[in-house]
Amino acid sequence: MNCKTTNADELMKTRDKILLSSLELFNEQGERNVTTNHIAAYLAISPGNLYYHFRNKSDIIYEIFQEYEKLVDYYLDIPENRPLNLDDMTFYLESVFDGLWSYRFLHRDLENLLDRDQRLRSDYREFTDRCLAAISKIFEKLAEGGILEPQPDALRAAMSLNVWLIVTNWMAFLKTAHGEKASACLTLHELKQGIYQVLTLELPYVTPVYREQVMELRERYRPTMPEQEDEREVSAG
Amino acid sequence: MNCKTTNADELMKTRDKILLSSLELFNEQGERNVTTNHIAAYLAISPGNLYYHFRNKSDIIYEIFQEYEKLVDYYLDIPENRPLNLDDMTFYLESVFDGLWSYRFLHRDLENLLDRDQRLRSDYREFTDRCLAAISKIFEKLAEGGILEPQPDALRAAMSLNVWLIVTNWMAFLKTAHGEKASACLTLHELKQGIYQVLTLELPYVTPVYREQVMELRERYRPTMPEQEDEREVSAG
DNA sequence: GTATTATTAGAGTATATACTCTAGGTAGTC
DNA sequence: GACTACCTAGAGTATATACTCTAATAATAC
Repeated sequence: MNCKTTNADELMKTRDKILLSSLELFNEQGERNVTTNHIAAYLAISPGNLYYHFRNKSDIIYEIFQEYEKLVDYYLDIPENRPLNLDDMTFYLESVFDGLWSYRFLHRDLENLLDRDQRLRSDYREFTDRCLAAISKIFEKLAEGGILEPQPDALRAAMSLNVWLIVTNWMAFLKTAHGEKASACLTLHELKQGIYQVLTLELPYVTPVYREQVMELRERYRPTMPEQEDEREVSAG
Repeated sequence: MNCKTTNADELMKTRDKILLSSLELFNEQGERNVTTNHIAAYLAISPGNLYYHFRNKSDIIYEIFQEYEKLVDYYLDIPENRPLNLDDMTFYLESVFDGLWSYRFLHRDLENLLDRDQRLRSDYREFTDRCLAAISKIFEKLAEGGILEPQPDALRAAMSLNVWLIVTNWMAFLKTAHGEKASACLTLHELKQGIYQVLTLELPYVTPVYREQVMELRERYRPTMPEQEDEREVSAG
């Protein structure tokens, strides 16, 4: 019930249904484990039908990636004319993790996706650059807002990269840290504990004035370790 | 010349040759792209021969993982009876990234590996726990040595997790950030720039006495952005 | 030397996967 | 009611992949 949503509305065009179902299946089972035949079967259409709408599997993935790109670019459009406050920061963090969740298959086995599709590789590269620039700008504008201590450019760049690494790989970590069972089921709530990790990173740079507030915000995302799974043997203290 | 080593010594037992060549091929091409037939062909032995020595591909991977585990456990054996100094820290960082390099295929598409092999999943989980504990202990002992400010347990745990995320995913980032070409060729030198990122993370916690030295150490690993590839169009600034 | 065990070759197989091809249906237009 | 553009079905294919089976060869023990 947790890991399933309904879609494939009767009113939707086949092409859109393919995109939507592909995303859903990719997210749940991993791109590697979802074949074009699976997608067709899931939609109860023929493989030929699927290939009428898309030249190949890569094209489906590429189109989904472009949606993702658009979404994140939209979220990370930083206002130029004013400093940022804590609400802004919360919004950025929440939005980014929401996007990550909706398109989570992309960050699983990304390397193989990029190896198979050069368009995707160069697009993703530029996407990364844009995101890093956005993160850096957020830091800058948070400093303007008196929330973070101002930092030299080089340090800010390195910090932004660390944030990027944590954000994009938190999901993968959760999957590997997850119990003995299949890694299919994971909740958005768990994913957002990544925000705790990002705020941990920022903590030393928060100005004394805002320390309390940021600590409180961070606390809201603290991982709740005990009994979040129904049945789990205690394996490590 | 950079991405190739010779092995498959004539004196070596077939079983060991299989392990060694598998590791080499996995590292260079990714586990997904290397079949048991490839491994056999590479060694100029028959598939039957390979399957005489290993029940299946998973067993090969599992055994390689156990080597990796042993190596890292050996590196991360923290002395109980004394604080740590800067040389210790350098050693740990260098060693961990060396290990990461030698077994780099493991951290590519790890999720799929874990999904396919339950032994690996639970072993890896415990391995992660041990590493996180080791990182935390290193921080503790660096504080004892007066290099880092002492920190409350909870913060140290979160910081350790951030270090783990950066260390284990730095390679993947480099691969995705790499130019238009195939991601096969990547150097140990580039990988070690991950140390710069880890030290960036620790920087705010370094005591004033050691700040200079740590900054210098960090500088040694600073990424050298311009012209490290033969021909590369300038795409961003 | 012969029996036994360890090792190897190499053809072969079951299954899967991405994708193709032909033929046919539907909807709108004149 | 024929023409056209769009859409769909479904059988089929080339290739790959993990793995098996049988038989032969080398090594070792007695």
